[in-house]
Parts: sequence; C-alpha cells; structure tokens
Amino acid sequence: MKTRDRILETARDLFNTHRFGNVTTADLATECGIAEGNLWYHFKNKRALLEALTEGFLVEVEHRLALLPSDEARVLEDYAAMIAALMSEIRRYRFLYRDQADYGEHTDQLLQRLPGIYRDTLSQFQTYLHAMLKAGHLELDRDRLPSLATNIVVVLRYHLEFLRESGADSEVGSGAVESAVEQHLTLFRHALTAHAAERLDLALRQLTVNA
Amino acid sequence: MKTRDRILETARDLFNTHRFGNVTTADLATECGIAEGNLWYHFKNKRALLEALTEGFLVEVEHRLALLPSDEARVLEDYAAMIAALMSEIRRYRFLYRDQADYGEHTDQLLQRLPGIYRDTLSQFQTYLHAMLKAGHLELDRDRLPSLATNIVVVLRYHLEFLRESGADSEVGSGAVESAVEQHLTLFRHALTAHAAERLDLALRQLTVNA
DNA sequence: GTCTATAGCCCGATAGAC
DNA sequence: GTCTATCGGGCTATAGAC
Repeated sequence: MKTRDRILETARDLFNTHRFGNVTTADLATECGIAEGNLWYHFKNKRALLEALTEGFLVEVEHRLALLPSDEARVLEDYAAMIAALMSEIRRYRFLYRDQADYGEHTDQLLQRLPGIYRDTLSQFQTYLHAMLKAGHLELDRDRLPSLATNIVVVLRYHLEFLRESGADSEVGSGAVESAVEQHLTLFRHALTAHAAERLDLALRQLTVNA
Repeated sequence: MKTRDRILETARDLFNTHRFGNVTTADLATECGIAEGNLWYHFKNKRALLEALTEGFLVEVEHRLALLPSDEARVLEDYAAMIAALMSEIRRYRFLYRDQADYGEHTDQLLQRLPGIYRDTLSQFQTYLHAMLKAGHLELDRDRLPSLATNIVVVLRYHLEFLRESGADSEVGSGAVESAVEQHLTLFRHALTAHAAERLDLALRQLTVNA
C-alpha cells in the first residue's frame, strides 16, 4: 500500500482508539514505521491529515444516507443493510463524531456538516419506521416515530461509548457493535409482529457476520 | 470563597466545557484571576486537582445511589427526585465520565470505580421500574426491564453529548437537561397508566424548576 | 498566600542531506 | 520519497522574592 494511504488508515485507527488530541505525530510515524519528517511530505500539517480523513467520511455518509427502503416487501432487509452501513461508519470514523473539541478553532468543513448529517439520519430512520408501519410490520402510534428515531440514533451512536466508559472492551471484534445493534432492537422489538421481528433478527445477524 | 474552592469550581466548569485535556493551567489561573504559580500552592499538580474533584463526585454518586423507592405510594415522586440527582451529577461532573482518555496512565481512583457505578446505577433503575410495576403504574413484561434500564441510562447520560455533536446548545440553562429528561420518558411513557404518566410528568417538571 | 521568572519537556513543523 | 537534525512554541511545574 502507498505510504500516504497507510498513514491515513493508521491515523484513523489511532485516533479512534486514543482520541485525536492524544495521538502525537511521533506516535503516528512510529506506528507507520516511517520517520516523523516524512509525514510532512505527505500532509502539509496535522489538520490537513484530519481533513483528508473527513473527506472519506463524508463520502461514506452520503452513500449511507442514500440507502432508502426500496420495495415494501424488502423493507426489513433494506433496514438491516442501512444499519450495517451506519455502524461501519460509526466504528470507522468514531473519533470524528467524538473529538470535535480537539480540532482547534477551524475545522468548518466537518463542524458545519455534522448537524445536517444528524438531521438527515433522523429523518432516514423515520422514513424506515414509516415504511415498516405501512408494510404492517410495526404497530405503533404514528406520533411516537420521531422520539423513537431519536432514541435509536442515540443508542446506536453511544452504546460503544457506554461500553468503554463502563470498562468493557469496546474494540472491533469484541462483540461491542453487535451488542449495540441488539440493544437498539429492544427499543421497538415489542411493537413488531412476531414474523417481522424474526426476519429482522435474521437479516441483522447475517450482516454482522459478513462485516 | 476560599481560593482553593474557587479553583475547584472554576476547573470543573472549564473541564466540562472544553475537556480536561484542552484546559491548560494557564487558562485555569486566568479564569480564576490568580497567577499560575499560585495554583501549585493549592494543589501539588494537575492530577491532584483532578483527584480532589473526583472525591466530590464519588460522594455525590454515593448519595444518589442511596435514593431508593421508599414507599409504594410515592414511587413516582421518589423516581423524579433520583433523576434530578442523577442529572445534576451528570451535568456537574460530565468531564469525569467523558475525558478518561485524557488522564494519562494512573487515575485508578476513578477508573476502577466507574464500571461499578454504572452497574449500581443500572440496578437502581431496575429497582425503580420493578417498584412501579408492583404499584400498578407500569404495564410491561418483566423480562424487558433490564434492557429498558440500559436504554434509560444511555439516553440520560448521552443526550447532552448528542445535542453537542448535533451543534445544539448543550449548556446549562439551554433546556438541554430538560430535553434529556423528556426524551428518556419516551422510552416507557406508553407503558405507564395515564394517571402515572401525568404524576411523573408533574414531579419531573417541578424538580427541573427547582434545580 | 500570592506573585514573577524560568526550567525542562513534549509537540508540531521546517530545512536540507541523501 | 525518506531520512536526520533542529527550531519555536506551549505546557506543567519549580524556585524564590514579597
């Protein structure tokens, strides 16, 4: 792999694990197996590196937001696919959501867009829940959908932080992501038909196996 | 107020707003209106300051964990009082939960106790929910209580972070805390009797007015 | 108890050889 | 494209006058 790409991937991993502000450029260079000076050949400064990572994030978000329920018969499987994309995004770019306070004064590129991303994500979930309602999978008062969508997003986004703060292993492969997905299902599983709950469980389980 | 106490309170505020790792001792001294050198008369080093704050936190947690449903007739009001104490704790010591990655290698005092605190908090919520069940306020499958308690804790703990990441004002007085309390109610409001929901709403509203 | 001055360290970034 | 050497700046903490 090209050095530039290795730097980006290593940086993403280190930032996710130790926070952006706690990873020094010396740490990053060592982990990449290159000299610190070499970093500045590939990136003008630490912020430029952050911005390169941000671009990858924004592309991934755009693709995930485009995943909408296609066909009434497959809304549950479409939902599971969207959840898989969202969790991959949250896992791979966790530090971008989390470490905003470390970026200093000017990272407008990201900070201006995150509110919109959350807004679009909430409405994406409402679209899915509405489609499940229409397909007869979900039995729920329509005016409860907005708050349910918010609860879903909060649980999916923060269950990893909850596990970390609780002292549990929250790394990839520890089952933390699976645990977050399972936990979010408890928010509306009781309102699904038995058949829909079973299909959704299956679809979600298959996706985490493949990821 | 004694200088030492003013340092502690100012530090708590600055840490909550800007993160522990992003607040320099120069910032803190300036905000206190004292010379930086004077800080080291009152505290051996930055970590000693953190440990002094941690002690106050642990005392507050212990008091809050001791708030249990007293009497079947008042379980809803007791619950509201406990929620008020928990939110005050989360608001006042937000950085302690959040900034663990900034503390360096050795803050065993806090890091060893947080997992236990979360565990005790979850079981505290299960106790309350169980009491509401017994008092006939809540109609819910008993085996849904553990996951509901987890969802409640996650929403109460992270709704403030969610608002901050979303670009909303998450400071005290902005209504963020009230919004978190309101949001957590959507997790089980539909399972409360109409009478219980009304009483709980009232009790929670009175408490946030007083706080 | 509070101040000024400064030591000593670590960090991000530059210069220039190879 | 990668390295070594080093600079300037900011940070925590100390020393010592008042």
